[in-house]
This record gives sequence, C-alpha cells and structure tokens, in this order.
Amino acid sequence: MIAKSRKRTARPAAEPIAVRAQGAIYERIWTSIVDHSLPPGTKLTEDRLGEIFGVGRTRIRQVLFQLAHEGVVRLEPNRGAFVAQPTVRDAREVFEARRAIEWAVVARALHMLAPAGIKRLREHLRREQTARDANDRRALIKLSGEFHLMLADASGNQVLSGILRELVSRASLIIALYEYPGAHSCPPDEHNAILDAIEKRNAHAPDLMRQHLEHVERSLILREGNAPGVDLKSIFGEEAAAPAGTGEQHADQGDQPEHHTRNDPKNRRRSVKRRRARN
Amino acid sequence: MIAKSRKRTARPAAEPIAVRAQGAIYERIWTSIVDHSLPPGTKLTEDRLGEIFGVGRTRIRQVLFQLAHEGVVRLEPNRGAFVAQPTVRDAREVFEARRAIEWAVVARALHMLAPAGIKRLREHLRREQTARDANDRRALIKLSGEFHLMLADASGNQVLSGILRELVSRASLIIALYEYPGAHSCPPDEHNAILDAIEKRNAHAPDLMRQHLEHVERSLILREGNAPGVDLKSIFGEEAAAPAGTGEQHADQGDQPEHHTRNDPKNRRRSVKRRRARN
DNA sequence: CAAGAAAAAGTTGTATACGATCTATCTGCG
DNA sequence: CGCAGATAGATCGTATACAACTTTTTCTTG
Repeated sequence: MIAKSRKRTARPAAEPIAVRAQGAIYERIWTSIVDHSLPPGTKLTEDRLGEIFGVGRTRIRQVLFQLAHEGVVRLEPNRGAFVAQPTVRDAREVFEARRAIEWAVVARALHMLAPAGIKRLREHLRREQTARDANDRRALIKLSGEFHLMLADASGNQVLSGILRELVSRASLIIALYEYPGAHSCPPDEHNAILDAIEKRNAHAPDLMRQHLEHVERSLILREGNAPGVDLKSIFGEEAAAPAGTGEQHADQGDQPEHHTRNDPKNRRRSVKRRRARN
Repeated sequence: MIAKSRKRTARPAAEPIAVRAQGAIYERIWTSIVDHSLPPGTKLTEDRLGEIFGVGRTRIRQVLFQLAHEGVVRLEPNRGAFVAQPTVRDAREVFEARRAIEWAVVARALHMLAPAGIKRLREHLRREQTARDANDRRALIKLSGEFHLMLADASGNQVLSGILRELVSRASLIIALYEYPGAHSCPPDEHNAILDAIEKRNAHAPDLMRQHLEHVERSLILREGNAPGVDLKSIFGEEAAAPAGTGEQHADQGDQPEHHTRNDPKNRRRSVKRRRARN
C-alpha cells in the first residue's frame, strides 16, 4: 500500500469543471441520446440502466443528474428521467446563448490561439471532411460539436469552455431532432473560414462565428408542427434524397436500454382509453 | 389518497433548469460560503453536514455536487469537498464569461422587458440602496447578484439565465474574497443607469452592462499575492476605514459546520511534522 | 531521538434496503 | 356500457451498510 507513491504526480486538477465522474457510462448514454438511438421521450429507468451497465442505481443516478443539468435529459420528480424533447423555444435559446459565448471565445482565440492549436484544429477539420464525404450524419454532428469545443479549450478560458460544453451537448440533440433530413446542417466551409480568419487575426472572426451559428440555426426546421417525439424521418418519408448512411439505423450498440417511447408524455394526461378486454 | 387530484395543476416545469432539489440545504450552505461564514478551503465533511441538517449523506452529496458544478465547492476524488478558493485566473474568466452572457441578456431585455418587469427591478434597486445605506456588505453582494439574475429572468431566455445563475454564484464568492475591504465593489448608480438605458430603449445599454462588469472586476484586488485562503481582512488589519458592519463577523448562523481551515490543501503535501507527544 | 513501517481512525464511493409515490389494472355502481 | 374507487405493481427518494482509500497515530529500529 505504500508502493504507490506515484499517485501524487497525477494532478487532480485534470477534471474539467465539475464532477465528470462515471465518465464511461455518461459517455455511452450521451452518445446514444444524441445519436437518437434513444429517441426523445424515452424513459430512462434507473434499475434497468443499472443492470445493463452492471452497476447500482447510485452511479446511474449521478449520470442522469449530470445529463439533466446539461439539458439532454429531463427529470420529473417522482416519475423518473426521460430523454429530453427540446422545444423550438429551447432550440432558439440555446443557439442564442451559443452566439454570445462563442463570440467571446473567438474574440479570445484571436489573441491567444497558438500555431500548434491551429494545427490541431486543421487536423480535426480534415476528419470532419471525411465524415461529410462518407455522408455519416451522426459522426458529423459529433465532430462538428467537437470543433467548437476544441476552439473553446484552445482559447484558454476554462469557464467559457465549460459552459460551451453543456450548450454543445444540448445543441447536438437539437440538431439531431430538427435537422432537415436530407441535408447537413453545418455549412461545409464555414469552420474553415472561421479558422482562417483567426489565423490571419482578422478582427471580424467573432462575427463570422456568430453568423455561422445563425446559419446552423436557420438550417433547422424550427416549427412547432414538427413536434419533438415524432421523428422527422417519419414525416419526410424514407431518406428522400439521402444516400446510404442516413437510413442505416443499425443497432450496433448492444447496450441501449429498450425504447419505451410512449406517446409523448405531455399530451397523455388522460390518454386515450385503450381498454382492451382480455376475456 | 384520492383527494389530491390537484397535483396536475402544479406544473412540474417550475423547476428552473436542473434538479434544484434539496433547495433548503443548498441555500443555507451556499449562503454560508458566500458569506465567508465558511472560509475558502474549509473541509465540508458529508457526515457532519448530514448530522447538522438532520439528513443522511445522500442528500448532502447531491447538494455538494451541485455546488461543485457551480464552482463554489471543489471536489477532490476520494478526499472530499472543500469550499472553493477561486484563483485570480478564475476570477478573470468568470467575469469575462459574465460580460459575454450579460451583454446578450441586456440586448434581449432591450426588446423584451415589459413595464411590469422594470417596476419590479426598480423596487429591487431600492432594497439594494437600503443595504448600501446600512453598510451591510454581505447583503449587498447578495442583492447585487440578484439584480443581475432578475434582469436575466425577465429577459426571457431561460438558458441564458440558467447559465448566469451559476456565474453569479461563483462571482459572489470571488467578490467576497477579493473585494477591497473598505469599499463596496459595486458602483452605486450603475444598476440604475443600466435600467434607465433599457427603459429608454437606448441601444448602448448592453455596452453599459459590459462596462459595469468591467468596473466591478477592476474594483477587486486581483493579485496573486492575495492568495485565497488568507482572508484579506487579516492583511489589511481591523476594518481600517470601514464603519460598523464590516467587522460584524457575527455568528448568527448557528448551523454552520466547524471550520477546519487548515493550511491550504495545496501546499501541505508533507506538512510540517507536528508530532505532539502525549505521554 | 529521528525516521520509517505498521496499525488505527476517519472519510469517501458504491450498493442495497425500505418507505413513499406514481401508474396501471381490476372491480362495482350508475 | 362507461366511469369512480380500490388494489397491485413498478419506480423513485432517502437512509444505511460495507468496502476502498486517505490520513493520522502508534510502534519499531537504527
């Protein structure tokens, strides 16, 4: 027990902002939500998740709280946790917040971003391009979010990047929900343009970011009609113009809990009396 | 058990953004931290807090996680929770984030704020003035934070106001830590000026807010020398020029757990061998 | 007497148990 | 046949118990 004098070299300051405990479980549930492997409205039962991941309810609970804090899970007192169904209003508010935060991030990056950081971001953009070429919408949402996050991290304000982390989380779910099915919501070259502007110390770089986020928001179908819970794909029919990849609802994640997606929890106060006699 | 058909009218959507569970305990610990009743670095032992509040460790744990998320408590794995000691860097980052968020808040308020909201804010400013007159520094920090929060709530973007809630939390602790002992950090009339500008739909109102926050930040003594953990008052001696109120370290909160403020946890790796023989 | 190892005490991390609450199903009455 | 009332099942909220880790104290030895 004395042999591990190492322990001290590992800085505990590595933790990003808060607990970030239970990282593995958190990551898997988060991914499944943003993937839409777990559609909005899905009930996330603690016991069931605990069994699936082979842990007690305690740890699941912590993860659910964290996800709720980030707005991708909704906690109803005494009823449990559900995958969030961001409203149109939520969507607008999240993007407005992102514009505020990321404007500041880019303004900082303009002064702070070192060549090494720029290089890493360029590499990341190549990966994004790969995903775009492969028409992997799911990966693209994730990578796109990561670009914004990397930029924030590189800009050196940990508070800003901590806030942005949560906003990107929510935004990813929102995009997955409201994105126009055929097209990609993230205009291809804007990330590059922003990075170029930063590299050239162009004072308009922050405004470019703001516009980029406006474009992304505008590329969504933000109508109350497209009520969350009803998947857009079921409205627009089978991937109209989308090549392979979009329709690949492959269930390669053997760990997802079952989807209980009942009719959405809001309208079913006294739901339709479905009295099926059994005798 | 059937009598409470009411339950449905009470919207569960009342919850602000996340859990906000354990509101009472949360509030009391938060207040004590921002009060400096619990000085930075104080160990917050779960068992002890549980006893004090008459609840199990479970609920305390939840509160501590939430406080950690807001940055007023620091969680060290396997070591426990401590009252945070915001660094100078933390302070600058928090204020930069606040400028970004609150600029957006005021920009919104410019379009959204109804006369009723303005009236409520004016009333609040009167209470602030009362606290200032009474030289109640503690109350002033709290009220001042609440003004910013009320403005955010009134501006109608719940995401922004949720983020700001956490930032104000952190900022309150920071101000309490780094404020120049004699003077108040919040320039008296700026809140009024901002509200005036909003009421008159002055397009510069957001910039006023930004400047206000810059003033507050500049009014702090942000030097690494003023290391957190060493209370400023102990440096500047007994309330040099401050009238009554500043020195009133009255312990009217009978519920605070004891202060274990050891020498700050960072430097005491192998602390001074204090081998007190007992025989 | 000092320095290090071993033991003890204290605290956190996680699982589990029990009561409270909610949802759903079933029964009886209009 | 339809709806109110009661019962059963499931799930959450909280406390508690136990294991792992950290810190402190005590004991041993040069």
